[in-house]
Formats: sequence, structure tokens, C-alpha cells
Amino acid sequence: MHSRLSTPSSKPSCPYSNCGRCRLSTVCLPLSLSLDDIHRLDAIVQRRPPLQSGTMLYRTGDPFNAIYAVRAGALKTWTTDIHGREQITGFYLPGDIAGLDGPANHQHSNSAQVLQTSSVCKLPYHLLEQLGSKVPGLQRNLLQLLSREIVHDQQQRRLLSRSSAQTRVAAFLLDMSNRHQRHNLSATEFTLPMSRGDIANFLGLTLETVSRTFSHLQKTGLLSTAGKHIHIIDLEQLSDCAQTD
Amino acid sequence: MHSRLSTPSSKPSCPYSNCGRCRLSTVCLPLSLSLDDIHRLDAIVQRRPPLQSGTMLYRTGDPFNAIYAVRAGALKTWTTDIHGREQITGFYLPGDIAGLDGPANHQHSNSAQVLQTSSVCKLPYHLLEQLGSKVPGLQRNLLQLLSREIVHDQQQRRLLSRSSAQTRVAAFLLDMSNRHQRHNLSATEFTLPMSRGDIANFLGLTLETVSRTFSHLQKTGLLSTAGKHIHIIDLEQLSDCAQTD
DNA sequence: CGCCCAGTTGAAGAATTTCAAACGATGTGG
DNA sequence: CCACATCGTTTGAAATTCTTCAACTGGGCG
Repeated sequence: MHSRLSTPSSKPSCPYSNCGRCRLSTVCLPLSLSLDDIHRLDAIVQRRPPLQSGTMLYRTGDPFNAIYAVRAGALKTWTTDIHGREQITGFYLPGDIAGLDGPANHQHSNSAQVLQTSSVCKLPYHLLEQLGSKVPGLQRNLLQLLSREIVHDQQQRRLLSRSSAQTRVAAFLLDMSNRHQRHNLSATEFTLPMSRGDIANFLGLTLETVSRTFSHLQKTGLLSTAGKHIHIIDLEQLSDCAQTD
Repeated sequence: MHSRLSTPSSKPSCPYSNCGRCRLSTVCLPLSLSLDDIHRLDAIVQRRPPLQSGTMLYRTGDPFNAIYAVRAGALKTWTTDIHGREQITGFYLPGDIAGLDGPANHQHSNSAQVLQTSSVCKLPYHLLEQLGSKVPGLQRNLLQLLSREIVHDQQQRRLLSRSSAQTRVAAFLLDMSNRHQRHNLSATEFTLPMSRGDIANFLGLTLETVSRTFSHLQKTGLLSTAGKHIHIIDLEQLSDCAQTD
């Protein structure tokens, strides 16, 4: 819609800041690299004009070329089964890196779509691999990144496996809260980038159940919602909810 | 209990065959490495006498030192929540590699236990990382390995998220079948290394529901079971089950 | 103004869990 | 050798939770 964010074809190397100056560098790939190494990483990062909601970053089956770091905005990723049903596998907020399913088979098993106007850094994977051989710290960060995704997926699996609708929704909201807090944003007040349907799909529930659960959490005074805007009133009790059952 | 884990100070390099001769080399880390590189990998692999059922490989919170490749037998891994409830995160058969949750935080988030008498190769992670810098193919395989774990976890999540008990059990059995077939073993007749309770926990169901589902699959003639021994009578129909709903 | 979409709410239905009992194989002690 | 306890598993019936189907609401936009 608005193209006010698109930059003219000026200096190509550094139109949207760089890794060294990015305030996400403490949670993203540059983590604990030397300034010198960050510059080398910087050189292979492709920064782009902001993408608008709905833009596809990649689709299931696409050849795998790059992973994507979110600078601002939000993405969702999903897989599609043989009947065409979609299963959302993750939401990616600033500092997160999407596309780590790619190296498995040299192609994406997920599709990735922009949920809100977003800035995304594209990291060509073969260059990352090459650089990783020369910069041990980067190699380590890459492996750590993948491993964290594994651990996160396992936590998610626990959630889907043995907990009630209320527990799932509470845990989901807490996860969102934590990820906002990570960027020095309010832990108790934020706007969800995804629809109720997306949340339901992600949590393995129906849209209606999610809606009812939101309502119930409001009635009991833990929460206050206005559409996608969330205000967590009692963070501690919500935290209890997320662990009960 | 048993301190059989300590290796005798005999020839340390090659007591139980080696990667080059291991028939799992086509699915394990050596995949598509040169003979020379396989030897270098070989040099850091610690092979051990078979471990008996119940042996713990590592526990949640243990410092992360190594990943473990299964040569023979089976492992299970699980996480424990703050209430002490366990959630099984995976079963590892020959050719699988456990412990990839470790790099995330330099400690294991899972515990790993031997389900049947098993042979396991211990791969010290810091040596793997070092070798990875020198052997690009190994680095690539490592990253691919982690990525595959991510994709597999995502498939698992789909299963837990939006499918009936019957679908979950059918998909579980098919997964087991495929993994047996991978090693040129029978796809239709095998012995499960884990209990019904373990299956239930893994699939996010109760023990009773799993048992009932097994019974139902038998009544409808897709399956024949005797305790842990499974005979898949109609693989195709079972495959349909795993995708229906 | 009225349509459309995302979200909410209600009531009936279906599936799984829970509680309970019983089974069969295995192992132990009298 | 048999009685008995134990463990993993199976089966039954009631209770609970979530889904399904359906109607309704309210804001945004042509």
C-alpha cells in the first residue's frame, strides 16, 4: 500500500543500517562475533525495502537459497499436507530467523508469508556456509541457532501434546509477551500480528475454541483484549495457567 | 550403577569397527564425505561396549559435551516440566543421532535413555565443530542433520496438532515401519522397542487410548500385534489411516 | 447503505480422558 | 510345584473437553 518506505536506488551496500548498528545484533546471528567478523557477515547480508503484508518469502518446494532474519514486523511459516491443509509451524518476530527447515533437503518444506509490513534481511545460505568455515564463531552461532529451533519446537510439542485449550492459549500469549520483552517492549501490552484462525491453527485448536478461551480469560480478569490488541492484566496468574494441566 | 561405560585402555581407536566400514555410513554423519575425511571423523568417534536397557546417556541440565549416534538398539529422549511430568521428544533407531538439543544452551534440555541393549557412538561436539571448520562437507552434514531434526519435529507437530488418535497411531507405526525399511529390514514386521505408555506419551494420548486404537486396527484387519511385536497386514490402508483426518 | 470478513457466542454432538476392573505373562517365596 | 504379587496391557462405562454446526455481532469499505 504505502510505498513511502521504499528507498531510491542510492547507496546499495547500506540502505537499511547494518549488522553492527542493528539493535538486534545481540539476539541475531552476529551474537558475540568480533567487529571484524560482523563486517564480513555484513557483506553477505542482503537488506531490502520493507515487504508488505501478504508477501510470500518462499513456498514449499522452492529451492533453498537463503534464510531470513526479521528486523521489523512479523512472518508466519506453514507446511501443507497432501490434502492441502495447512499447519502453521511458527511465527517470527524481530530477531528471529526463518527458513532453517531449508538445509534438510536443499528445499523449503515450509512456506513463509509476511503478516505485517516487515523488514527482512536475506542471508544467502551458501555464503553463510562458506563464511562459517572461516569464522568459527559464526559456524557455532549457526549451529546454535538450529539447535534452539529444535528446543523451541520440542517445547511447542509438549504444549500440543498434553495440555488443555486454556493452557495452550495462555502459553502462547506468554511466549508472545516474552518475545516482546526481549526487545525492551512492554510484556503486558502488545498487538498480535496474526488472526485468531492463525493462532488456532498453530495451537491445534479450532478458531471457536480460541475465541472462547480469550473470552474466558477476560471474564476471569487475567486479560483484556480488543481485537488483536492484548493487555495482560495478571501476568503471574496467566503464567500459572500456562503450566496448569 | 554400571560403570561399564569406561573403555578399557586397550586400542582406543577401533574396538567396534569404524565409520568407513559401518553400514550406517550412508545415513549417518559420514554421508558423502571422502574416505580421507571419514578417517578424520573416525578419529574423534568414541565407540563403546553395548549399553544395557535403562542406561542413561545424559540428563536434563547436564553440560553438553557430545552427540550420540545409534549403531544398534534404540534410545528415547524426553523433557521434564516444572511439575516433573515427562514428555517424550523422540525415539532414536540405528542411524539416528541424539543430543542435537545440546548446542542451544551448552546443556541438554532432554534426558536420553537406552530402551534395549544398544551400541552407541559418542561424538564429542567441540571436536566435531573443530573438524567442521576444516572439512566443509562435515559442516554441511552437521547443519543438514539439525535441519532435518527441525523438519521432523514439524511433521510431528502436525500430527499432534490436528489429528485423531487413530491417525496418530497409524502415522507412528508407519514412521517406525519406514525407519526399519531404511535399514533393509522388514517394513511390515518388527518389534517396537518402547512400551504402550511411551507411545502414548509421545503421541499426546493416554495409554488406554493407544491400546484401544491398537485393538481397533486389529479388529479391522490392518494389523496384528502380540505385545511389542507388530505385523502390518495392510500397509496401504494403514497409510490411508495416517493421512485421514 | 449494505455487504463482507473476522470474531464472538450458543447448543448439540463426538472424541478422548478418567476411573475402575480384569487379564496374562513373569518372577518370587513357601 | 503352586500360590501370590507385580507389571504391562486390555477392556468397560461414565465424565469431560473440544469440535461442529449455526446464528449473530460489529467494524471496514465499496
